[in-house]
Amino acid sequence: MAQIRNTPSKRFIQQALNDAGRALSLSEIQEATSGICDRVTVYRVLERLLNEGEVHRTVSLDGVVHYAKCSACETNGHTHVHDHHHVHFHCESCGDVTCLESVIPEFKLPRKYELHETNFMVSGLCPGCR
Amino acid sequence: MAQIRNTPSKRFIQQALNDAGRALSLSEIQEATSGICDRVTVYRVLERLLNEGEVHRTVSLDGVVHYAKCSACETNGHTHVHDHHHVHFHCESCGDVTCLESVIPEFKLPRKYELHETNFMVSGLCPGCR
DNA sequence: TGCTTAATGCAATTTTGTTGCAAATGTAAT
DNA sequence: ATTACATTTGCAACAAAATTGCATTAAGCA
Repeated sequence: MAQIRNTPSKRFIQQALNDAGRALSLSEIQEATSGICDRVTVYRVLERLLNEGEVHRTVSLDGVVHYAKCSACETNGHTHVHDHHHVHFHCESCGDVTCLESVIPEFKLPRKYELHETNFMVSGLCPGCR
Repeated sequence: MAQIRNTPSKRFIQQALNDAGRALSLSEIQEATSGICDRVTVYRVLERLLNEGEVHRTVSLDGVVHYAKCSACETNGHTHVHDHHHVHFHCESCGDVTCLESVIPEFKLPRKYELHETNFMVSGLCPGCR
């Protein structure tokens, strides 16, 4: 099996996601890493982090992809696998995307649908902007 | 105020969305209209249809944008404005995205968040694929 | 300290989305 | 029907975003 390596680029990006405390858009990450590593590397690191379950991905209605390391991940290391069925909030004013860890929507799929992943994105105005 | 025109490109795209009975990805629409109209026109027609409330847009976790004319729209013409807070299902096997009109998730945003739009996308296996 | 293989950088390419403008065309009024 | 006019379209050019191949670098284990 493939081994997982701890490289500077990876550390840097993970750190950035930690520090942000919110979901970062791909372009924000690109910006943060400019001078640190190549644009292509960012794509590849993020893909790896996804596969390793270190971050999750969410997409806002305008099609912008965001990556986040949720607080739940942070506190719980790696042993406890958990889903990311929580709501993400996209502020139309400041553009920030935040994980609302505690907001888990309830719904019932029709019989015979098998659920794997969810992407719940709601947009509007965040507390700071209204 | 701007008048709304009924052009061949527009009719064709609306028809395609009707016939599909599911959400079509942008590239599917591009493909369907190849030979009919220009790539740029597709972008513009879809934007107009969005503004006119004829279709809605949803984004799957892989970042692919889909457009759909929901059954609710279809039956109810234009008078009844309704939101699209329903769930969309993205099948990981066949790739189809369908509107689950009747599945409206329940959730409560923390106080002070103001909700405008939603994009609820769940992925897994559809009845046909499992 | 080496060895193996994952990870990176760079360049090239592809895909996707946008803009400006002249020509075409839908629609309402005549 | 014909006209008038604003909307819509196509085309070309451009800009932005994502992907791929390959040679080089370096992480981590023995």
